[in-house]
Amino acid sequence: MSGGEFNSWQSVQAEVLRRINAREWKPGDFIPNEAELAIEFGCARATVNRALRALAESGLLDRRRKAGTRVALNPVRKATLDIPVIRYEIESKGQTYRHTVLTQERAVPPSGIRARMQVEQGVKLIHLVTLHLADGKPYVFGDRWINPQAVPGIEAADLTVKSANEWLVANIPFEGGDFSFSAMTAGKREAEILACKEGEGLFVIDRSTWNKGLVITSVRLTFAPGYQMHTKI
Amino acid sequence: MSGGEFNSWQSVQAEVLRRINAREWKPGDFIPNEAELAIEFGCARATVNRALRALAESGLLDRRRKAGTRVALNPVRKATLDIPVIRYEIESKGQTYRHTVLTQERAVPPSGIRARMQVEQGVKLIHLVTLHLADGKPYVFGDRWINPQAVPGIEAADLTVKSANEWLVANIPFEGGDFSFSAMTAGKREAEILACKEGEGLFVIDRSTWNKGLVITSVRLTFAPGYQMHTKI
DNA sequence: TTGGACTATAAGTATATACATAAAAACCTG
DNA sequence: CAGGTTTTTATGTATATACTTATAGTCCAA
Repeated sequence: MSGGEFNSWQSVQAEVLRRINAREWKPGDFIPNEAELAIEFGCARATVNRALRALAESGLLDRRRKAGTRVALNPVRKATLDIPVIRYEIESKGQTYRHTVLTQERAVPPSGIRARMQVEQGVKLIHLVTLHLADGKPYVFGDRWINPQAVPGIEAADLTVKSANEWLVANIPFEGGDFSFSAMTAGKREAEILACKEGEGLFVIDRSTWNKGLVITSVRLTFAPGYQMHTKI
Repeated sequence: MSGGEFNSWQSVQAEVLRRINAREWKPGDFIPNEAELAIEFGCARATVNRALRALAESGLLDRRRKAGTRVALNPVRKATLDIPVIRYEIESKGQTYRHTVLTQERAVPPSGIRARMQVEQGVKLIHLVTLHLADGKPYVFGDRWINPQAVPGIEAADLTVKSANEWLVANIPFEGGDFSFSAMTAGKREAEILACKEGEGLFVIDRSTWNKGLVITSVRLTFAPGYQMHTKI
């Protein structure tokens, strides 16, 4: 009965993975419970738990109390991607980073931004358009709205020295964020700012960040042609 | 010294998060070691370990043996995103899903694909162009190369019934994948297939999947205009 | 001053035990 | 038999203890 020596949670995990891949345990199948596996593997139940929990977190197993553990039916695998800080991203490629503030103003936001940031009608926000350059060439530009009520001290900060993003991550804690990734077609404005042709496809990230129920900032990053975002499973 | 009662790893995690957000522990700071925190929180070291490990996995803490635990300097937060199975994605929006195979052939891949899939020069792969439709309208098209050596049984499968992606996830286990996200400009071919205008910006996902060192498949998904991919932290 | 050997330390892990909790399954009861 | 209650059970978690491992720091010698 004893299937060998499994004395680390990684080895247990590897064996479970092997059985899933070898289709000994097929998608949808219930697998033996923790206690049984612990006996079979000759280790403590906590060790099995650690291995199975990790696999469940990565989406490969479904676990429910009392019901048991089954191999996930639709292997919706999860990829983790690092949210880039633009300066690091550029500098890690060995390029020099520079950024310029194109415009800075207090203004009433358009309704789309207002809805996303959950502010009252007529409230003025800080509106900031910045361009980030790699080796002097346009890399990405950011169209950002900041809620000054959620960000004490922003009025006094000089955002031409440190970019708004860096100032915010360094000074304002946040709980979470929404991201969306999409593509757009370069119009006249984008073509001018990014020094590309009108009509080119551009990669776009929209991000909102919040803390304590207040939306701190909402930004649209429009990247110059050729940008790629990578990740692995 | 005892800071209160923390008798679950979640409560410990919440307290640590609070201190980070309140800047009691600033980015770059070392925090007390597990043993000290366990005493302060009045719980076992394993409980502190569980809480800190989870925070480290989400990128908020940096931990190294012997060195200790510090608040991450650049809060490169990690977002997890679900890799969509197109049919589910479409059906979960209440739309009807359909897909058609535009072309299917055995062919020698172009050098870019050959390099990415690590196959010898001159080897023929399966090349498959498919269109996925939501409510009858073009949603995304896939230009896919499959290495038949890595996929026993693919020759016999009828990929017009089940899409290649679904056939693969159902039949071939995989260890990992590379993803990249980018934007492109619709050319004549894309405009025709996706029924959009030439020159529109399109969202693109390139994905390779491998198992046991063999690249199974490499696919480029080109989405119709308007597609967005969402995620949260 | 450098470079290798040693040591101390903090995280990492394994284990037995105990109890908590969610929820499926069995058991009522009208 | 429907609907609610109890029991059972698999996962989830906490804890004390012990040992492992990576590595920052220290020490020492060439």
